[in-house]
Amino acid sequence: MNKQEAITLLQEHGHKMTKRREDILNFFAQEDKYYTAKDLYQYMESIYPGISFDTVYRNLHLYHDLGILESTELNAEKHFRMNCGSHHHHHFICNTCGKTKKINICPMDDVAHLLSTYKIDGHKFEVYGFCPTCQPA
Amino acid sequence: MNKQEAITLLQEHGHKMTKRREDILNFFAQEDKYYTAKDLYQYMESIYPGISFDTVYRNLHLYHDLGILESTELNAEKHFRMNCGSHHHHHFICNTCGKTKKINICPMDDVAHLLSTYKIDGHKFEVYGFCPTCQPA
DNA sequence: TTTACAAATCGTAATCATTACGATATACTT
DNA sequence: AAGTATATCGTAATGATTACGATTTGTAAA
Repeated sequence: MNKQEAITLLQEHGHKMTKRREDILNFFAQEDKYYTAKDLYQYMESIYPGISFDTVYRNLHLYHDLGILESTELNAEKHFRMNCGSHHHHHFICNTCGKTKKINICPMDDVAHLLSTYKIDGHKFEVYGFCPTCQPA
Repeated sequence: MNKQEAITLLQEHGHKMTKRREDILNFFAQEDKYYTAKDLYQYMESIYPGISFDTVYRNLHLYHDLGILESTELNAEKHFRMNCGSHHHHHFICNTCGKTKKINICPMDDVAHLLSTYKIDGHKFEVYGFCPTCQPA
């Protein structure tokens, strides 16, 4: 998902395009990583002093509902990143810099048959550690 | 992990055995499922009216640190269950009743080679859905 | 079994992320 | 340019979790 696709998607769903919404997209377009609501809030605060929490959280939810952002829960805090692709995938997440690497293997392929009497509804698979540039000493 | 093993473990680490600590073990021994701190608090409150949050959370952390409990984060809330085995495993978790089923396959076996230049530190794999007795209509 | 003291608990306040909402401002249609 | 639904502001509320001084209690030693 890039900025232009996101703007189109917003407008197709009848949402207004505001300067704040555009800057939120700019924020997430920066890097391939998960950010917290606080990260975004601080960025937005630097551009729009006194911006409301409501604006930040409302738009995070909106973007997530539209599939512009994907989210995960990490250390008791929701994290968001630009949605990176149409087909199903998972992520490695660096403990230090937070950058991610896509993993194109899905464990459900091997696991589904173990749960044949269960109705499967969702799953979560994430790998944590240190990326090549953040190797610990 | 059963109640007696947990008590032994506590004492080996120089912790005191209290009535509250024993009842926390009774609580988790009930079922193979994840409970919230609130679930435990309500149970304890029924036995010890006015029990402190501190007692509940302090002991949850202690039990987790000792490996008596395992934990996961679900819907922005930490959940705890009795540790169910010495060897590495994952869980299916029922959306309705919360009961779990152990999954003895670990995706890291297939994924590690994709991340050879990364230092892997941890991972999370969980499957969600409905168990045989909680099938939706 | 009494004593002594470290550990556990209580009572309550603080913190942190997130949600809620009435009042006001703004993007977009006509 | 005006009208209206939507977006934002300002601020308070909520819910989970943590913090901490005062008090109580389990346990080891006398």
